[in-house]
Amino acid sequence: MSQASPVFSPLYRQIKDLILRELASGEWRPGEVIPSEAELALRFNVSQGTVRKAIDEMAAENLLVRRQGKGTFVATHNDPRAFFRFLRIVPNEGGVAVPHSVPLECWRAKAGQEAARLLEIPPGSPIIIVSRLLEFGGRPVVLDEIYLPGETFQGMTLEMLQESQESLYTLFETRFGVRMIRAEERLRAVAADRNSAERLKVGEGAPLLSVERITYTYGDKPVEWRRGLYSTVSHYYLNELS
Amino acid sequence: MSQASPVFSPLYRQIKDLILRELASGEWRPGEVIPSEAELALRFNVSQGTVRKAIDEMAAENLLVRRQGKGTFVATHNDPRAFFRFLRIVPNEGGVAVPHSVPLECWRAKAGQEAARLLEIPPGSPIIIVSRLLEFGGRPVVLDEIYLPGETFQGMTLEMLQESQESLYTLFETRFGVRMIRAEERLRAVAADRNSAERLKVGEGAPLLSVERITYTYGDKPVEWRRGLYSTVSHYYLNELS
DNA sequence: GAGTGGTCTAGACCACTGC
DNA sequence: CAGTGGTCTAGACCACTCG
Repeated sequence: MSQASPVFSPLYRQIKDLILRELASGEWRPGEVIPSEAELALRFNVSQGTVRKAIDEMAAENLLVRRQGKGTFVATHNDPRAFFRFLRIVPNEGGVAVPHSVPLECWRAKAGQEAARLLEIPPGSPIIIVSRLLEFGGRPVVLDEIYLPGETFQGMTLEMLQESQESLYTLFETRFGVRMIRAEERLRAVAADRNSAERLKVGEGAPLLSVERITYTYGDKPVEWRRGLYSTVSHYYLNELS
Repeated sequence: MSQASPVFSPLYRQIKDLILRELASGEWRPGEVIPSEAELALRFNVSQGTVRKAIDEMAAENLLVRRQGKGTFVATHNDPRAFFRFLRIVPNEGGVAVPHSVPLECWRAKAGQEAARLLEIPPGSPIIIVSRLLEFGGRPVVLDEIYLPGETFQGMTLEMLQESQESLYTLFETRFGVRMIRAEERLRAVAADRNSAERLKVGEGAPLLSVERITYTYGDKPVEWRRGLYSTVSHYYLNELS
């Protein structure tokens, strides 16, 4: 017998996809409540338990946030609890220090081979490059160079970055409607070149932690590529494995 | 009114704790099946749905593994899918290469201040120190120094490590009844000293990725402290953020 | 008190495994 | 075929939030 296609998609996954579509379309925006479980159950014509299971999975993936008595909300980076979700740097001693972002430059360019491949855009498409410093307690710790697809981030300027009091990803959400949901980081140890040594106030050739990050939005679409150089003298990169 | 203690523990969490206790006590061993949901429901005198929710959480925490039609199993490191759960090193190009462990030394010592603090044992207690090299395709990539509480790992020898065909954590499970369930890694960039440069075949002073890991077993008890030096020339450390 | 998510139950049926 | 986990339902009640 010829094999039937083995796709069996449970109801709750189909519901999940429907909710996902609303999120991706921007119909329900970051920080907003989504309809109640009861209403979604009615709308989709399934039981509340099925809606519940769909939302459960999405909450586990940090796409939604449940708050008992209030409702279910679209996750946002503008939430203190979400702030360190993608930033794994921690001071050697002392509690959590809030970093301060210092935008250095913002310019336009055309995507080279590597940027094009990683951002999944045609080579030569417009991109925006941002460099900035992250300081903890006034001391430089991370030097970032950030590559963004020009089409998605049209209108980004250095002034915008400098004036913004929010985190970068919050800015992306509010000004460009782009929500970061997942990232991959590739870590290496490298020697500081002249420029980064100067910026990070370490000796030339000093060992730095190189962190390359590709960040994805809905539908596994890459929308950011960045390379950070971390000075790991008074801070370290913390990773919890489970 | 004086505040009542705000502990409200749902039934399924109490069930979870009961199951956890069985795991911690070694009653149900790694790789074995645990009783079926129906049987547990009977035994604990709750509905199957409640048992199910408890197991759901534990499966999400990699403590249990469900297999439809077969049963629910105690998670083990002796499972190909679990192999890279704690080892985040990946070759720059090419698929997954299986590493080869080369035990170098194994000796006994007394815990110093730092080891005692991290392993939560009294200073001066016996510890075992293992050093070993991890090779990919015959080339050295990781140099590990591993500190173990002597009491838990009594009888560990270099020969045992050399003869073992399994991964270190599999050996810990089968020979010492210790299952690793969670770890914290602290990453820094450092310069290679003479010894590690030689072992890893890089120049003295070359940048290396320093990975300090504390590994915990049931009950958040630390049972391993290790420091790895990673050569990130042809490999990198991959971290997925979500 | 009305509305939200959170827990618990009981039962029906489906998908997968192995004898 | 029996036994396992996986899905779906319907309904009751609890805990939390807010007006």
